[in-house]
Amino acid sequence: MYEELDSLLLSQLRLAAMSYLMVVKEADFNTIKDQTGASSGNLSVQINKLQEAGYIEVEKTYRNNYPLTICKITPAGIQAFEGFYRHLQTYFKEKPE
Amino acid sequence: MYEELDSLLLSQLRLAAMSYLMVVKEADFNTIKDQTGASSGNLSVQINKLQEAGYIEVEKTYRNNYPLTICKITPAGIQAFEGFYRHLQTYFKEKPE
DNA sequence: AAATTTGGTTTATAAAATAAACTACTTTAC
DNA sequence: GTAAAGTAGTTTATTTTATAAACCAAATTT
Repeated sequence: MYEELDSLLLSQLRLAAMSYLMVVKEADFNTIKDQTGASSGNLSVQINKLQEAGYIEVEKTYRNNYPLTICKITPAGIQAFEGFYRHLQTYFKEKPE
Repeated sequence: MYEELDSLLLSQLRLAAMSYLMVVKEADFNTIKDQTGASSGNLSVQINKLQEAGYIEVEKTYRNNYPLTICKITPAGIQAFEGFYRHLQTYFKEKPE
């Protein structure tokens, strides 16, 4: 059977953001924006969803007088991402059932 | 960079249906329904979308006096599914750019 | 001091997923 | 033979999302 896919990660932008954070562990808003090619508005919304789900931790500070939003992946986020990958495998292995 | 994902396949039910058809090549409505665990209504809608996209071919016939809807994956569907898989890899290889 | 840039957030709109209701026909039970 | 239940779906309605557009606050540049 096909394993259920975490709908929070079944979204191009959220998946890309999480994929990037899986590697770098933490990054600021605009770096994630550049890496994913997202618009600010879209990224802002999706980051909030990932935070609400506990997949990332968001810290708002300042750097050179400008606001700086730092996102860190959490253990729950890592687990969710890895689970998503595992579940995805069930859709791509040949031979049904 | 993260490759763009075909939004038609970024859907649990459509991906599961396509994944199943990738293996069996063709199947009737209720077999796909059973294999994916979908509701009839949802599957009906999603099958129409896959057909409109040219990813599957739908043939409506009868078997034992009952309507029978047969879905076959098309070359375009196979290509889309394989492309989706390739693009997905870019989200799961370690090391960002 | 007006215009522009930075770093975002909020609101509005369009598209999608899903559930619920419905259609059409067949079979079974009375 | 007709009422009830089952098969095989489709259509419509509702909720949820994704995305774009508009906005905000402060800092910088001209």
